[in-house]
Amino acid sequence: MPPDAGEPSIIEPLCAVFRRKLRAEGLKYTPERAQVLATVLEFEGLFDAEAITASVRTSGLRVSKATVYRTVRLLQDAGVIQRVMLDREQALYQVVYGRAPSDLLILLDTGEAIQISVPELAAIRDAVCARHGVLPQGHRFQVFATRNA
Amino acid sequence: MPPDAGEPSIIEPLCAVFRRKLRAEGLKYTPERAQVLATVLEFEGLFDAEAITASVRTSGLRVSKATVYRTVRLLQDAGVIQRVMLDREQALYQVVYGRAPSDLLILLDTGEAIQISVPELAAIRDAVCARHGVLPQGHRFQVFATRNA
DNA sequence: CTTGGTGCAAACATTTTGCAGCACA
DNA sequence: TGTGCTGCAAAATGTTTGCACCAAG
Repeated sequence: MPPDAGEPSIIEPLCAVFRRKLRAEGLKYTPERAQVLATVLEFEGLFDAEAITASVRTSGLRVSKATVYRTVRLLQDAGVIQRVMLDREQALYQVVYGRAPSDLLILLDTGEAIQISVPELAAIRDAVCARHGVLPQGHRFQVFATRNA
Repeated sequence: MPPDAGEPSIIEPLCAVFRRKLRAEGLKYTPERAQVLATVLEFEGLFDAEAITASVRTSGLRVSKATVYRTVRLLQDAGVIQRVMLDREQALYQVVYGRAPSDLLILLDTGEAIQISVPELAAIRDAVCARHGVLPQGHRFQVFATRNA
C-alpha cells in the first residue's frame, strides 16, 4: 500500500522502472503499455486480465486482450506486478511496488483476498532455505478463512 | 513410491474414508475410482491430472480424462487430496492424508517442489485470523529458491 | 432394476500465437 | 524509416459437460 494520500504519484517511479526495463530490452513504450501500467496501479488488491482490459477500455483507449496479456508479461518481467495463482485456474496479479508483502488472507465464503503483512515469514523462509542449502528468492503465504463457520 | 516398510497400508484407511464419503452422498465406489485413489497415493509430491491418467492406465485399467477429473474432484471433497496452484496454469494436487504439511519449497531452476514442514505457521495463521476476526480454515506457504544464483 | 458412472467428443474458458498493417524511437 | 507493436482471429491448453450405453447397489 502506497504511503500518502496523493495516489497518482506512485505512477511516476514505476513508470520509470518500466520504461528503463523496456529500453534495456530494445522494446517500446507505447500508449497501450502506458495505459495498462496506469490502470494496474489503480487496483488495490488482486486483479485478472479481464479486469485490466475492461478498465483500460473505460479510459477511452481500445486495447485487445492480446496486448493486455503481452503487457502483463512484460510487467511481471520488470518486477512491477506478480502473478498469484489461487484455486481458480484463472491467473490473478498484484502490484508489488517497493517491497509490498505478498501475503494474503483469503475469505473462502466471499472469495475476497486481503493483503496482509507477516514480517516473520522472511526469517522463516531464509531458515528453510539454509536448511536445504538453497538460495531464497521469495515466498508466498496464503491464509484461508471464513467469516461464519 | 512407498517404501515397502509397511507403507502400502495407507491405502486402507483412506479407501475407507473415500468409500464412506461416497456412500454418504449416494455415490458409487467403482473400479475406476478405486484405481485413481490407489494411483494417487503412490505419488510422493505434487502431481497433475495427466500424471494420474497415465499412471492409472499403466495399471491396465483404461480411464478417460473425464473420469480422472471427476474423481479428482471427489477426492478433494473427501479431503483426501488438495489442489495446489503454482505458477503454471495447470492444477497440481497433493495427498493430504492425516495432517501432512502443505508447505512447499519450490526450486525455480528445476521446477522441483519439496514438501516441507513449518509448524510455526499454524500459530502465525491463527494470529492473523484473530486480528481480522475470521476463522482459520487452513494456510499455504510456498518458498521459492534456486540452487545456483 | 434403478440410479449413477463411464468414455467419447464437443464445448468452454483462458492464454498464446501468426499475420498484415500501424506507430514509436 | 525500420523494427517492434497492435488488433484480430485462429490455435493451443486444461478442464467441464452432454449423451448413449454400462454397471454398482
